[in-house]
Amino acid sequence: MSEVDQRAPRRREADPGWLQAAYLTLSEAGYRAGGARSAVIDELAAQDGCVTAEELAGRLMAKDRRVSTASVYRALAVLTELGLLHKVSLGEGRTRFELVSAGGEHHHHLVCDRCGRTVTFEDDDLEGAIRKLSERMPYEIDAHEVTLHGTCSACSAGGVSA
Amino acid sequence: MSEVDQRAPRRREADPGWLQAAYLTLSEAGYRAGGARSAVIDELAAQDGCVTAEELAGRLMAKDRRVSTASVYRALAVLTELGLLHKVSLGEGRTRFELVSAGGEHHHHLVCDRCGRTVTFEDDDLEGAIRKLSERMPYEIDAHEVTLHGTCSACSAGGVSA
DNA sequence: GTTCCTGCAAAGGTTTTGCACCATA
DNA sequence: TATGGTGCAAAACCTTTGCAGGAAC
Repeated sequence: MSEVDQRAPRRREADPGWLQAAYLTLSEAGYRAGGARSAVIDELAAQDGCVTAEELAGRLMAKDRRVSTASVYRALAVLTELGLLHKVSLGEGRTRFELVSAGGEHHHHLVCDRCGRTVTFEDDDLEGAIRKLSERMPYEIDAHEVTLHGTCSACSAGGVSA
Repeated sequence: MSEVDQRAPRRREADPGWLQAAYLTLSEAGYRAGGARSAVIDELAAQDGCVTAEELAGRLMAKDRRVSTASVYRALAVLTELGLLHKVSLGEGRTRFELVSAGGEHHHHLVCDRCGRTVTFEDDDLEGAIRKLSERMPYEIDAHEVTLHGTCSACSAGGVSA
């Protein structure tokens, strides 16, 4: 199909800092860097990180670096547990994973509900509002996620109803 | 298991306005009010609406008002399509549905990543930031979703690691 | 009476798990 | 070499769909 992987234009083509942090954190936690796990880490670092397990496996296969689905999920689970990845739910029925960069900066998502195209954005006012809000909450907040839903310009122009 | 349905204390015990709007909208759109669909609508109106299909079916079964899973999903799909419900993704691997109240006010979610307990909140500054932001976006924004992740006081006190 | 709704069962898609084999440290 | 990682296949989930019978209008 033609609608796979309509990611936004990449803001961060690669994140070598994350890559090194990932390997370091992993070994410090007593994990080994097996072939499948390393392949997943390398591929994640080479992308903006907002991918599904299936996309990741597909990209690796395209590079002749075949990794089983199970290993992709296992690698993603370990990285998430170590705080190197963050799960993102965009309401597509599957989970996306994105890099947690050392700097703490992050982005949010704008999804076209008609075609699924996704764009990322950042906004200081939004972050400020969330920061103030978090202080008043009864939970210790350590992450947040904002998703805007709408219709992209292509779909608006096309006029296809829903 | 004991960890099912740890919803937050309900802010809105019931929403008769939504109930009536639902039946009206449904009939205006040419839908009939069959037994299963009515049961789902009644149950949704009696709750805060932030439920999964499975929870809904379970609550109905507990009331001796058994509705098949397929019918629950079908009812939820129709109501969502008519704008009476809104899908919510809290990263649990399944979809939650919540009422879209006529007044247009809405809330967001605060999830405890350890136990799954969820609290809802509202914040004007947050809404303002999102409104301004939406105007600058390349998509026509018609909905948004904010999820805060953290650790609730019970889990913090318990000290159970992850 | 016609059309739509419902339940059952089967299928579809994503994610997890068991187990034997292989690679890393 | 010992332990942990990997692949395959099967299972577990959530959700959707086909179809025959029943209910609403």
